[in-house]
Amino acid sequence: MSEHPQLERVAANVYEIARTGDMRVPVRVYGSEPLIEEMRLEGDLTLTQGRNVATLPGIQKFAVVLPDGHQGYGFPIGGVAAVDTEEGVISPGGIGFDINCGVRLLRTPLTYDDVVGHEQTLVERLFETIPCGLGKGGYLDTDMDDLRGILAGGLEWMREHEHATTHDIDHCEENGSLPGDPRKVPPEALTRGLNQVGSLGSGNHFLEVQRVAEVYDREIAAAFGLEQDQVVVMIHSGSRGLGHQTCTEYIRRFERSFPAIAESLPDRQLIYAPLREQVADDYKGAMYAAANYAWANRQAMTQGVREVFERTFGVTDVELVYDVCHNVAKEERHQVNGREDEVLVHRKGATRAFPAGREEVPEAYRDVGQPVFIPGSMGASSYVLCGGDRSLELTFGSTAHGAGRVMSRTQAKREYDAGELQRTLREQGVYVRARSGATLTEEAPSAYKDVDEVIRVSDALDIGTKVARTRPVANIKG
DNA sequence: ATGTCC
Repeated sequence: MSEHPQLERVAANVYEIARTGDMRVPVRVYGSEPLIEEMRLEGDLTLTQGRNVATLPGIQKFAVVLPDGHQGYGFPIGGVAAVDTEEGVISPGGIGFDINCGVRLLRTPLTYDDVVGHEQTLVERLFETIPCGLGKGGYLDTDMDDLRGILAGGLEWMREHEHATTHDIDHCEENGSLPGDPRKVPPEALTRGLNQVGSLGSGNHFLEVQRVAEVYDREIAAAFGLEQDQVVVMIHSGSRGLGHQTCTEYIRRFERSFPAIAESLPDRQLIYAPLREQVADDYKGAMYAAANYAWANRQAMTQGVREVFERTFGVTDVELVYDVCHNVAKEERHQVNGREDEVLVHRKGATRAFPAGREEVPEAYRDVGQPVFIPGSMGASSYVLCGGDRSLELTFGSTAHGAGRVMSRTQAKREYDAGELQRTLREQGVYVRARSGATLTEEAPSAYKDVDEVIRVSDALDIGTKVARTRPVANIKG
Protein backbone atom coordinates (compact mmCIF):
# COMPACT_ATOMS: atom_id res chain seq x y z
CA MET A 1 0.00 0.00 0.00
CA SER A 2 1.45 3.37 -1.01
CA GLU A 3 2.07 5.99 1.64
CA HIS A 4 -0.11 9.09 1.85
CA PRO A 5 1.71 12.28 0.87
CA GLN A 6 2.82 14.27 3.89
CA LEU A 7 0.41 17.02 4.96
CA GLU A 8 1.42 20.18 6.76
CA ARG A 9 -1.11 22.30 8.63
CA VAL A 10 -0.90 25.91 7.37
CA ALA A 11 -3.86 27.49 9.18
CA ALA A 12 -7.25 26.50 10.57
CA ASN A 13 -8.81 24.11 7.99
CA VAL A 14 -5.89 24.64 5.59
CA TYR A 15 -3.28 21.95 4.86
CA GLU A 16 -0.55 21.74 2.27
CA ILE A 17 1.40 19.02 0.48
CA ALA A 18 4.76 20.65 -0.21
CA ARG A 19 6.16 20.59 -3.74
CA THR A 20 8.52 17.64 -4.20
CA GLY A 21 9.73 15.50 -7.10
CA ASP A 22 7.88 16.21 -10.33
CA MET A 23 5.17 18.34 -8.69
CA ARG A 24 5.02 21.77 -10.33
CA VAL A 25 3.03 23.38 -7.51
CA PRO A 26 2.03 22.41 -3.96
CA VAL A 27 -1.39 20.96 -3.11
CA ARG A 28 -3.81 22.85 -0.90
CA VAL A 29 -6.17 20.62 1.05
CA TYR A 30 -9.04 22.34 2.81
CA GLY A 31 -10.76 20.52 5.63
CA SER A 32 -11.17 19.98 9.35
CA GLU A 33 -9.32 17.23 11.23
CA PRO A 34 -12.13 14.66 10.81
CA LEU A 35 -12.52 15.41 7.09
CA ILE A 36 -8.76 15.14 6.53
CA GLU A 37 -8.76 11.88 8.52
CA GLU A 38 -11.13 10.36 5.97
CA MET A 39 -8.76 11.26 3.12
CA ARG A 40 -5.97 9.41 4.97
CA LEU A 41 -7.75 6.11 5.50
CA GLU A 42 -5.85 2.95 4.54
CA GLY A 43 -5.81 2.60 0.77
CA ASP A 44 -7.55 5.91 0.06
CA LEU A 45 -6.05 7.69 -2.98
CA THR A 46 -7.47 11.21 -2.50
CA LEU A 47 -4.20 12.88 -1.44
CA THR A 48 -2.06 10.85 -3.84
CA GLN A 49 -4.36 11.94 -6.67
CA GLY A 50 -4.05 15.55 -5.44
CA ARG A 51 -0.26 15.24 -5.65
CA ASN A 52 -0.51 13.73 -9.15
CA VAL A 53 -2.65 16.65 -10.32
CA ALA A 54 0.11 19.01 -9.12
CA THR A 55 2.44 17.51 -11.78
CA LEU A 56 0.25 18.68 -14.70
CA PRO A 57 2.02 20.94 -17.21
CA GLY A 58 0.98 24.57 -16.81
CA ILE A 59 -0.80 24.14 -13.46
CA GLN A 60 -0.91 27.42 -11.54
CA LYS A 61 -0.56 28.33 -7.85
CA PHE A 62 -1.67 25.03 -6.27
CA ALA A 63 -3.84 22.00 -6.87
CA VAL A 64 -6.94 22.21 -4.67
CA VAL A 65 -8.68 19.48 -2.69
CA LEU A 66 -11.96 20.70 -1.18
CA PRO A 67 -13.48 19.64 2.17
CA ASP A 68 -15.62 16.96 0.48
CA GLY A 69 -12.66 15.61 -1.49
CA HIS A 70 -12.56 11.89 -2.18
CA GLN A 71 -10.85 9.70 -4.75
CA GLY A 72 -12.12 9.66 -8.31
CA TYR A 73 -10.93 8.78 -11.83
CA GLY A 74 -7.37 10.19 -11.88
CA PHE A 75 -8.34 13.39 -10.07
CA PRO A 76 -10.03 13.69 -6.70
CA ILE A 77 -13.76 14.43 -6.76
CA GLY A 78 -13.87 17.75 -4.94
CA GLY A 79 -10.86 19.08 -6.80
CA VAL A 80 -9.81 22.21 -8.68
CA ALA A 81 -6.88 22.63 -11.07
CA ALA A 82 -6.22 25.89 -12.94
CA VAL A 83 -3.80 25.70 -15.86
CA ASP A 84 -2.15 28.29 -18.07
CA THR A 85 -4.16 28.65 -21.29
CA GLU A 86 -1.01 28.36 -23.44
CA GLU A 87 1.39 26.07 -21.58
CA GLY A 88 -1.33 24.02 -19.91
CA VAL A 89 -3.31 20.89 -20.64
CA ILE A 90 -6.90 19.68 -20.52
CA SER A 91 -7.67 16.39 -18.78
CA PRO A 92 -11.05 14.63 -19.00
CA GLY A 93 -10.36 13.09 -15.57
CA GLY A 94 -10.28 16.62 -14.14
CA ILE A 95 -13.82 17.23 -15.37
CA GLY A 96 -15.48 13.89 -14.86
CA PHE A 97 -17.55 11.40 -16.82
CA ASP A 98 -20.80 13.22 -16.13
CA ILE A 99 -19.91 16.46 -17.90
CA ASN A 100 -21.73 19.43 -16.32
CA CYS A 101 -23.44 17.37 -13.72
CA GLY A 102 -24.96 20.14 -11.62
CA VAL A 103 -27.72 21.44 -9.41
CA ARG A 104 -30.45 23.97 -9.91
CA LEU A 105 -32.90 25.38 -7.41
CA LEU A 106 -36.40 26.56 -8.27
CA ARG A 107 -38.45 28.75 -5.98
CA THR A 108 -42.21 28.49 -5.74
CA PRO A 109 -44.68 30.95 -4.21
CA LEU A 110 -45.93 28.16 -1.91
CA THR A 111 -45.22 27.56 1.76
CA TYR A 112 -44.91 24.13 3.36
CA ASP A 113 -48.49 24.42 4.69
CA ASP A 114 -49.79 24.69 1.12
CA VAL A 115 -48.19 21.36 0.21
CA VAL A 116 -48.87 19.28 3.34
CA GLY A 117 -51.53 16.68 2.54
CA HIS A 118 -50.72 16.78 -1.18
CA GLU A 119 -47.29 15.13 -1.03
CA GLN A 120 -48.46 11.78 -2.39
CA THR A 121 -50.19 13.35 -5.40
CA LEU A 122 -47.23 15.60 -6.01
CA VAL A 123 -44.63 12.86 -5.87
CA GLU A 124 -46.67 10.57 -8.16
CA ARG A 125 -47.22 13.32 -10.73
CA LEU A 126 -43.55 14.29 -10.75
CA PHE A 127 -42.59 10.63 -11.12
CA GLU A 128 -45.01 10.13 -14.04
CA THR A 129 -43.98 13.37 -15.76
CA ILE A 130 -40.19 13.23 -15.50
CA PRO A 131 -38.48 10.10 -16.82
CA CYS A 132 -36.06 8.61 -14.27
CA GLY A 133 -33.53 5.84 -14.19
CA LEU A 134 -31.30 4.32 -16.82
CA GLY A 135 -32.22 4.15 -20.45
CA LYS A 136 -34.23 6.13 -22.94
CA GLY A 137 -37.04 8.63 -22.79
CA GLY A 138 -36.96 12.33 -21.93
CA TYR A 139 -39.56 14.99 -21.13
CA LEU A 140 -38.69 16.64 -24.42
CA ASP A 141 -38.91 14.90 -27.79
CA THR A 142 -35.89 15.78 -29.91
CA ASP A 143 -34.76 14.84 -33.39
CA MET A 144 -31.15 15.07 -34.56
CA ASP A 145 -31.55 18.72 -35.66
CA ASP A 146 -32.93 19.64 -32.24
CA LEU A 147 -30.08 17.79 -30.57
CA ARG A 148 -27.46 19.64 -32.61
CA GLY A 149 -29.17 22.91 -31.72
CA ILE A 150 -29.08 22.01 -28.03
CA LEU A 151 -25.41 21.00 -28.21
CA ALA A 152 -24.48 24.26 -29.92
CA GLY A 153 -26.70 26.61 -27.95
CA GLY A 154 -27.77 25.11 -24.61
CA LEU A 155 -30.37 27.30 -22.91
CA GLU A 156 -30.29 29.75 -25.84
CA TRP A 157 -31.78 27.01 -28.05
CA MET A 158 -34.26 26.17 -25.29
CA ARG A 159 -35.45 29.79 -25.22
CA GLU A 160 -35.75 29.99 -29.01
CA HIS A 161 -38.02 26.92 -28.81
CA GLU A 162 -40.05 28.26 -25.87
CA HIS A 163 -38.69 25.79 -23.33
CA ALA A 164 -36.89 28.52 -21.35
CA THR A 165 -37.54 32.13 -20.40
CA THR A 166 -35.12 35.04 -20.44
CA HIS A 167 -35.28 34.90 -16.63
CA ASP A 168 -34.10 31.27 -16.73
CA ILE A 169 -31.12 32.21 -18.91
CA ASP A 170 -30.23 35.20 -16.74
CA HIS A 171 -30.13 32.95 -13.66
CA CYS A 172 -27.84 30.18 -14.83
CA GLU A 173 -24.05 29.81 -14.66
CA GLU A 174 -22.63 30.98 -18.02
CA ASN A 175 -26.24 31.79 -18.97
CA GLY A 176 -26.58 28.12 -19.76
CA SER A 177 -24.42 28.23 -22.87
CA LEU A 178 -20.76 27.53 -23.65
CA PRO A 179 -19.24 27.38 -27.17
CA GLY A 180 -20.14 23.76 -27.86
CA ASP A 181 -19.37 22.13 -31.21
CA PRO A 182 -21.80 19.32 -32.10
CA ARG A 183 -19.41 18.08 -34.83
CA LYS A 184 -16.89 17.16 -32.15
CA VAL A 185 -19.36 15.01 -30.18
CA PRO A 186 -18.80 11.31 -31.01
CA PRO A 187 -21.64 9.80 -33.10
CA GLU A 188 -22.28 7.15 -30.44
CA ALA A 189 -22.76 9.93 -27.86
CA LEU A 190 -25.26 11.66 -30.18
CA THR A 191 -27.28 8.45 -30.46
CA ARG A 192 -27.36 8.03 -26.70
CA GLY A 193 -28.35 11.67 -26.17
CA LEU A 194 -31.18 11.73 -28.69
CA ASN A 195 -33.88 10.49 -26.32
CA GLN A 196 -32.69 11.73 -22.96
CA VAL A 197 -33.37 15.49 -22.92
CA GLY A 198 -35.35 16.01 -19.72
CA SER A 199 -34.48 12.78 -17.91
CA LEU A 200 -33.17 12.48 -14.39
CA GLY A 201 -30.86 9.49 -14.59
CA SER A 202 -29.89 7.22 -11.76
CA GLY A 203 -27.49 6.96 -8.83
CA ASN A 204 -27.38 10.05 -6.64
CA HIS A 205 -29.28 12.17 -9.13
CA PHE A 206 -32.64 13.32 -7.86
CA LEU A 207 -35.46 15.78 -8.12
CA GLU A 208 -36.60 16.92 -4.72
CA VAL A 209 -39.33 19.18 -3.42
CA GLN A 210 -37.95 20.84 -0.31
CA ARG A 211 -38.94 23.41 2.27
CA VAL A 212 -36.66 26.10 3.62
CA ALA A 213 -36.06 24.77 7.13
CA GLU A 214 -33.62 27.34 8.45
CA VAL A 215 -32.38 30.72 7.28
CA TYR A 216 -28.89 31.81 8.41
CA ASP A 217 -28.75 35.11 6.51
CA ARG A 218 -32.14 36.69 5.86
CA GLU A 219 -30.78 39.47 3.70
CA ILE A 220 -28.94 37.22 1.27
CA ALA A 221 -31.79 34.68 1.32
CA ALA A 222 -34.16 37.51 0.38
CA ALA A 223 -31.84 38.51 -2.48
CA PHE A 224 -32.16 34.89 -3.71
CA GLY A 225 -35.95 35.16 -3.31
CA LEU A 226 -35.99 32.68 -0.41
CA GLU A 227 -37.57 32.76 3.04
CA GLN A 228 -38.41 30.43 5.93
CA ASP A 229 -40.92 27.62 5.12
CA GLN A 230 -40.96 28.39 1.41
CA VAL A 231 -41.28 25.41 -0.93
CA VAL A 232 -38.41 25.02 -3.40
CA VAL A 233 -37.41 22.33 -5.89
CA MET A 234 -33.85 21.05 -6.28
CA ILE A 235 -32.76 19.19 -9.43
CA HIS A 236 -29.48 17.28 -9.43
CA SER A 237 -28.65 15.78 -12.83
CA GLY A 238 -26.14 15.90 -15.64
CA SER A 239 -25.49 15.09 -19.29
CA ARG A 240 -26.63 11.46 -19.08
CA GLY A 241 -25.30 8.94 -21.60
CA LEU A 242 -24.14 11.67 -23.99
CA GLY A 243 -21.64 13.19 -21.56
CA HIS A 244 -20.43 9.80 -20.39
CA GLN A 245 -19.81 8.55 -23.93
CA THR A 246 -18.06 11.81 -24.86
CA CYS A 247 -15.70 11.54 -21.89
CA THR A 248 -14.96 7.87 -22.53
CA GLU A 249 -14.14 8.36 -26.20
CA TYR A 250 -11.89 11.38 -25.66
CA ILE A 251 -9.93 9.57 -22.97
CA ARG A 252 -9.27 6.82 -25.54
CA ARG A 253 -8.46 9.37 -28.24
CA PHE A 254 -5.96 11.17 -25.95
CA GLU A 255 -4.30 7.88 -25.01
CA ARG A 256 -3.90 6.97 -28.69
CA SER A 257 -2.71 10.46 -29.70
CA PHE A 258 -0.15 10.83 -26.92
CA PRO A 259 1.34 7.44 -26.03
CA ALA A 260 4.52 9.08 -24.67
CA ILE A 261 2.46 11.23 -22.30
CA ALA A 262 0.37 8.23 -21.23
CA GLU A 263 3.56 6.34 -20.48
CA SER A 264 5.11 9.12 -18.42
CA LEU A 265 2.13 9.79 -16.13
CA PRO A 266 2.16 8.90 -12.43
CA ASP A 267 -1.35 7.51 -13.10
CA ARG A 268 -2.68 6.70 -16.57
CA GLN A 269 -6.10 8.03 -15.55
CA LEU A 270 -4.52 11.49 -15.52
CA ILE A 271 -4.28 11.43 -19.35
CA TYR A 272 -4.43 14.90 -20.90
CA ALA A 273 -3.93 16.80 -24.13
CA PRO A 274 -1.68 19.87 -24.36
CA LEU A 275 -3.95 22.85 -25.06
CA ARG A 276 -2.05 23.74 -28.23
CA GLU A 277 -3.02 20.41 -29.83
CA GLN A 278 -6.04 20.18 -32.15
CA VAL A 279 -7.47 17.22 -30.23
CA ALA A 280 -7.57 19.38 -27.07
CA ASP A 281 -9.67 21.90 -28.97
CA ASP A 282 -11.88 19.08 -30.24
CA TYR A 283 -12.46 17.86 -26.70
CA LYS A 284 -13.25 21.40 -25.51
CA GLY A 285 -15.88 21.74 -28.24
CA ALA A 286 -17.38 18.36 -27.34
CA MET A 287 -17.19 18.96 -23.58
CA TYR A 288 -18.90 22.35 -23.94
CA ALA A 289 -21.55 20.73 -26.14
CA ALA A 290 -22.17 18.12 -23.42
CA ALA A 291 -22.36 20.96 -20.88
CA ASN A 292 -25.02 22.63 -23.03
CA TYR A 293 -26.88 19.32 -23.15
CA ALA A 294 -26.82 19.06 -19.34
CA TRP A 295 -28.30 22.56 -19.01
CA ALA A 296 -31.01 21.75 -21.55
CA ASN A 297 -31.68 18.54 -19.62
CA ARG A 298 -32.15 20.34 -16.28
CA GLN A 299 -34.21 23.00 -18.07
CA ALA A 300 -36.52 20.42 -19.69
CA MET A 301 -37.13 18.85 -16.28
CA THR A 302 -37.86 22.33 -14.94
CA GLN A 303 -40.61 22.61 -17.55
CA GLY A 304 -42.00 19.30 -16.26
CA VAL A 305 -41.94 20.62 -12.69
CA ARG A 306 -43.76 23.77 -13.80
CA GLU A 307 -46.43 21.68 -15.52
CA VAL A 308 -46.96 19.58 -12.38
CA PHE A 309 -47.07 22.56 -10.01
CA GLU A 310 -49.58 24.36 -12.20
CA ARG A 311 -51.77 21.25 -12.41
CA THR A 312 -51.52 20.48 -8.70
CA PHE A 313 -51.46 23.91 -7.05
CA GLY A 314 -52.50 26.31 -9.82
CA VAL A 315 -49.24 28.26 -9.54
CA THR A 316 -47.51 29.54 -12.67
CA ASP A 317 -44.51 31.33 -11.17
CA VAL A 318 -41.96 28.61 -10.45
CA GLU A 319 -38.74 30.54 -11.01
CA LEU A 320 -35.11 29.54 -11.37
CA VAL A 321 -32.99 30.81 -8.47
CA TYR A 322 -29.77 29.64 -10.09
CA ASP A 323 -28.09 26.64 -11.75
CA VAL A 324 -24.51 25.56 -10.90
CA CYS A 325 -22.07 23.16 -12.59
CA HIS A 326 -20.18 20.48 -10.66
CA ASN A 327 -18.09 18.98 -13.47
CA VAL A 328 -16.65 21.33 -16.06
CA ALA A 329 -13.54 23.24 -17.17
CA LYS A 330 -13.81 26.90 -18.14
CA GLU A 331 -11.59 29.83 -19.00
CA GLU A 332 -11.68 32.42 -16.23
CA ARG A 333 -9.56 35.34 -15.05
CA HIS A 334 -7.70 34.77 -11.78
CA GLN A 335 -4.75 36.19 -9.84
CA VAL A 336 -1.70 34.06 -10.64
CA ASN A 337 1.98 34.97 -10.37
CA GLY A 338 1.05 38.39 -9.00
CA ARG A 339 -1.15 39.39 -11.91
CA GLU A 340 -4.59 38.71 -13.30
CA ASP A 341 -4.46 36.15 -16.06
CA GLU A 342 -6.73 33.83 -18.02
CA VAL A 343 -6.55 30.23 -16.81
CA LEU A 344 -8.48 27.09 -17.65
CA VAL A 345 -10.12 26.07 -14.37
CA HIS A 346 -10.95 22.36 -14.09
CA ARG A 347 -13.64 21.80 -11.46
CA LYS A 348 -14.53 18.20 -10.70
CA GLY A 349 -17.10 17.68 -7.99
CA ALA A 350 -16.57 21.33 -7.20
CA THR A 351 -18.89 24.32 -7.40
CA ARG A 352 -17.92 27.74 -8.68
CA ALA A 353 -18.52 30.12 -5.74
CA PHE A 354 -17.75 33.63 -6.96
CA PRO A 355 -18.05 36.44 -4.43
CA ALA A 356 -19.91 39.73 -4.81
CA GLY A 357 -18.62 41.95 -7.57
CA ARG A 358 -17.49 39.37 -10.14
CA GLU A 359 -19.06 40.14 -13.48
CA GLU A 360 -19.99 36.45 -14.00
CA VAL A 361 -22.46 36.71 -11.09
CA PRO A 362 -25.94 37.59 -12.41
CA GLU A 363 -26.88 41.23 -11.93
CA ALA A 364 -29.63 40.29 -9.48
CA TYR A 365 -27.05 38.73 -7.12
CA ARG A 366 -23.91 40.74 -7.92
CA ASP A 367 -24.02 42.71 -4.65
CA VAL A 368 -24.23 39.59 -2.46
CA GLY A 369 -22.40 36.85 -4.40
CA GLN A 370 -23.23 33.81 -6.47
CA PRO A 371 -25.76 31.29 -5.15
CA VAL A 372 -24.31 27.83 -4.45
CA PHE A 373 -26.40 24.72 -3.81
CA ILE A 374 -25.01 21.71 -2.01
CA PRO A 375 -27.33 18.72 -1.99
CA GLY A 376 -27.42 16.41 0.98
CA SER A 377 -28.30 12.77 0.57
CA MET A 378 -31.91 11.68 0.15
CA GLY A 379 -33.75 12.44 3.36
CA ALA A 380 -31.03 14.78 4.64
CA SER A 381 -30.68 18.56 4.61
CA SER A 382 -29.38 20.44 1.58
CA TYR A 383 -27.75 23.85 1.76
CA VAL A 384 -27.91 27.17 -0.03
CA LEU A 385 -24.63 29.07 0.21
CA CYS A 386 -23.27 32.26 -1.23
CA GLY A 387 -19.87 32.66 -2.93
CA GLY A 388 -17.42 33.69 -0.18
CA ASP A 389 -14.99 36.61 -0.06
CA ARG A 390 -11.91 34.37 0.18
CA SER A 391 -12.85 31.88 -2.55
CA LEU A 392 -10.82 33.63 -5.26
CA GLU A 393 -7.70 33.64 -3.08
CA LEU A 394 -8.05 30.09 -1.70
CA THR A 395 -9.80 27.94 -4.31
CA PHE A 396 -9.93 29.77 -7.68
CA GLY A 397 -13.47 30.79 -6.67
CA SER A 398 -14.80 27.36 -5.72
CA THR A 399 -16.36 25.41 -2.90
CA ALA A 400 -17.59 21.88 -2.19
CA HIS A 401 -20.39 20.11 -4.06
CA GLY A 402 -21.84 17.56 -1.63
CA ALA A 403 -21.23 14.68 0.70
CA GLY A 404 -19.47 11.57 -0.49
CA ARG A 405 -20.42 7.98 0.25
CA VAL A 406 -19.26 6.11 3.33
CA MET A 407 -20.72 2.80 2.16
CA SER A 408 -20.40 1.14 -1.25
CA ARG A 409 -23.52 0.70 -3.36
CA THR A 410 -23.34 -3.07 -3.01
CA GLN A 411 -22.95 -2.89 0.76
CA ALA A 412 -25.87 -0.44 1.04
CA LYS A 413 -28.05 -2.78 -1.03
CA ARG A 414 -27.22 -5.62 1.36
CA GLU A 415 -27.67 -3.48 4.45
CA TYR A 416 -31.05 -1.88 3.81
CA ASP A 417 -34.59 -2.81 2.79
CA ALA A 418 -36.37 -0.53 0.31
CA GLY A 419 -39.82 -0.78 1.89
CA GLU A 420 -38.50 -0.17 5.37
CA LEU A 421 -36.42 2.79 4.20
CA GLN A 422 -39.44 4.31 2.49
CA ARG A 423 -41.54 3.92 5.67
CA THR A 424 -38.82 5.45 7.86
CA LEU A 425 -38.57 8.46 5.57
CA ARG A 426 -42.37 8.76 5.46
CA GLU A 427 -42.43 9.01 9.24
CA GLN A 428 -40.13 12.02 8.85
CA GLY A 429 -42.57 13.57 6.39
CA VAL A 430 -40.45 12.69 3.34
CA TYR A 431 -42.26 11.08 0.38
CA VAL A 432 -39.89 9.11 -1.85
CA ARG A 433 -40.68 7.48 -5.19
CA ALA A 434 -37.99 5.54 -7.05
CA ARG A 435 -38.05 3.45 -10.22
CA SER A 436 -36.27 0.62 -8.49
CA GLY A 437 -35.88 -0.51 -4.88
CA ALA A 438 -32.15 -0.90 -5.51
CA THR A 439 -31.76 2.82 -6.27
CA LEU A 440 -33.50 3.61 -3.01
CA THR A 441 -31.31 1.38 -0.85
CA GLU A 442 -28.12 2.39 -2.68
CA GLU A 443 -28.89 5.98 -1.82
CA ALA A 444 -29.92 5.40 1.81
CA PRO A 445 -29.03 8.50 3.87
CA SER A 446 -26.76 6.49 6.18
CA ALA A 447 -24.71 5.33 3.18
CA TYR A 448 -23.55 8.95 2.88
CA LYS A 449 -21.32 11.20 4.95
CA ASP A 450 -22.87 14.02 6.87
CA VAL A 451 -22.73 17.10 4.65
CA ASP A 452 -22.97 19.42 7.70
CA GLU A 453 -19.24 19.28 8.49
CA VAL A 454 -18.36 20.11 4.86
CA ILE A 455 -20.67 23.13 5.00
CA ARG A 456 -19.26 24.25 8.34
CA VAL A 457 -15.71 24.24 6.92
CA SER A 458 -16.75 26.03 3.71
CA ASP A 459 -18.39 28.73 5.84
CA ALA A 460 -15.46 28.98 8.28
CA LEU A 461 -12.99 29.37 5.38
CA ASP A 462 -15.26 31.99 3.79
CA ILE A 463 -15.15 30.25 0.41
CA GLY A 464 -18.91 29.59 0.48
CA THR A 465 -21.01 31.08 3.27
CA LYS A 466 -24.18 29.59 4.72
CA VAL A 467 -27.45 31.21 3.67
CA ALA A 468 -30.16 28.62 4.28
CA ARG A 469 -30.82 24.94 4.93
CA THR A 470 -33.60 22.98 3.25
CA ARG A 471 -35.33 19.74 4.23
CA PRO A 472 -36.85 17.23 1.79
CA VAL A 473 -40.61 16.96 1.31
CA ALA A 474 -40.89 14.73 -1.78
CA ASN A 475 -38.14 13.06 -3.76
CA ILE A 476 -38.06 11.19 -7.06
CA LYS A 477 -35.11 9.08 -8.17
CA GLY A 478 -34.10 6.59 -10.84
C1' DA B 1 -22.03 8.75 -13.08
C1' DT B 2 -23.12 5.03 -17.02
C1' DG B 3 -27.71 1.11 -22.45
C1' DT B 4 -23.01 -0.54 -14.53
C1' DC B 5 -18.03 -4.90 -20.33
C1' DC B 6 -17.09 -3.87 -27.36
